[in-house]
Amino acid sequence: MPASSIRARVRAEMIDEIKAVARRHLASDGADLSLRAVARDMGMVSSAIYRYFPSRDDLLTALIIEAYQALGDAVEAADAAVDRADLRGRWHAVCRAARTWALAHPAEYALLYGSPVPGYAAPVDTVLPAQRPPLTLLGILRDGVAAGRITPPDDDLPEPVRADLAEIAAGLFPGLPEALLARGMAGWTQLFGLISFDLFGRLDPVVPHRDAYFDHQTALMADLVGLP
Amino acid sequence: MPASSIRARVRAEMIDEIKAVARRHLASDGADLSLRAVARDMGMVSSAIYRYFPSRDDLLTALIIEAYQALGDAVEAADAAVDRADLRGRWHAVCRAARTWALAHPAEYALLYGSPVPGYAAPVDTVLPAQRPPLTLLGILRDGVAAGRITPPDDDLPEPVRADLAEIAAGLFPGLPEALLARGMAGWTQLFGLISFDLFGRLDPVVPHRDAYFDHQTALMADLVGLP
DNA sequence: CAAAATAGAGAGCACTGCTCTTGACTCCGG
DNA sequence: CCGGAGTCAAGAGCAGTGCTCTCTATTTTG
Repeated sequence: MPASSIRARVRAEMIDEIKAVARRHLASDGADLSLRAVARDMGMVSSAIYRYFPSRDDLLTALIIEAYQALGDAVEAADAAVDRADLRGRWHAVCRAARTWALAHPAEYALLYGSPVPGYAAPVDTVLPAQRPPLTLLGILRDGVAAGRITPPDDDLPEPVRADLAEIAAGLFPGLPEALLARGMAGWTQLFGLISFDLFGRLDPVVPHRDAYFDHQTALMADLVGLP
Repeated sequence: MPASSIRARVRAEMIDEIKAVARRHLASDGADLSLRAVARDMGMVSSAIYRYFPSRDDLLTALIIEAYQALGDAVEAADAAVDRADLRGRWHAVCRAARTWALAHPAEYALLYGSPVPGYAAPVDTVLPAQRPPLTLLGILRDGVAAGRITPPDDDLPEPVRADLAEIAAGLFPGLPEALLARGMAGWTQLFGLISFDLFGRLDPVVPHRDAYFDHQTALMADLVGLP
């Protein structure tokens, strides 16, 4: 077995190195990752890469999953670092962590939340990691309701919307009122609109003080969801 | 002059046809537009295209500008079709028009609001057309304040944010209070987060009733900006 | 009517993802 | 311990890409 596992170990290291090099290329050259360039950087010929990843899309998928995990880690760590009772502080911490990670890894962020690559369909493996960030953000609301520190709004929801949200709540946030979930999703949506606008240069000409603007915008949504 | 203008006319028609074919390719094949494919569809050789567009990026820029104009037209028409005093009706009309246009032209929407193409920087010509949609949406707030039908919130803004917003208001929305502008931009941001999530498949598994969800989400932001 | 400008074709360069074959190396069971 | 099996990297090659350059018609213009 040790003989076999030394091969397996080398192979695993190889895969890790390919991913690392690919991530570096992603960061410097943008989203159009070139397999051949990665191979060149590793002193291999391009066809050798196919021993480890059956196609370029599979490499991209691996990078996407790792990026989701990295973002999820960053967001959850930020949340965990704040006193559980300080709901507003947690909200801001999560939002800021997401933006900070995005600014530090723009190409990977674009991979996750930018326009989908034409021929590429995200495989199922990405679904769970993709849920971690919103789970963390909306988990704050769940905690707030459970602690009686958020009074759920009494928005009247159209029946189909209420049903959809009830389904989501049942699966992911048991006990979270539908109307509050709706507001939370508005905050979640606005957060990624904000980050995208920021990252994709849409605020460049008009908003010089990006950090303060971001905080104020997320504070508006914190108000909307009723954080004390 | 007529002799010269017949050539100019043919040339203009040629440019239009190239753009039309390119738009068709964009719609069917996604964002990775191939010059050679466009040339093939027109019965030309690829190098002939370069008589009309100096590079692929210039073709893309032309398409982007036209797309902004089309979105701007759709949004402004939707706004104009509603009674000026019906602020909330106008808000919903504008939001729906933006989403409807995006759903009808997903590839062009991705070109405008998706991740930026790596080597490509949007030229200045795109700035003005790009401003039309947010101008329309936030114009509703300006009208509401002017008519005394919106009472501006008294959020306290950090000084740098207030200054940035004052600058924007001075240039584009004279008389619009900074705090209200901030909330309006939150609505604008959330709108495009919503559309992006919808279009890029992020809501696929969780929200079956997309239309109703969209209306409710934009209604939340209408509340936030204080529409009666 | 000749000169100048323009349109299109064709070849070619450097690049891409991907496949297939070929030769070398490592591992494992008899 | 040694021979078959599995694994790995290399190289050639295919079809595609954006783009440039040259050459030949055609049209416009002085």
